[in-house]
Amino acid sequence: MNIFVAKLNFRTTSEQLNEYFSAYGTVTSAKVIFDRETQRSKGFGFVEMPDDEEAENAIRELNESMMDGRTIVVKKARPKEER
DNA sequence: ATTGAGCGA
Repeated sequence: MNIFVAKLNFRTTSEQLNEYFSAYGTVTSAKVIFDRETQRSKGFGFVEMPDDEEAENAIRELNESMMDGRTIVVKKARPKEER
């Protein structure tokens, strides 16, 4: 399951996202999106979890939770079926 | 040097 994570602290990195979500299940991929030009964080990222129940549990537990001093937003990534 | 809704190299 792909997970969308937003409102991250600009200093938060992909590895921080990985360990943060790993506490609630297996994380196969985690990355913060950085700007192509400035190499600065865009403040959001994506996490991939193979186990759906762990993923949904992580979303509910980590959504609007405090990470690195900021309240983050965690939700399912955009379904390729929609949009 | 900066910002803060939104979906990615």
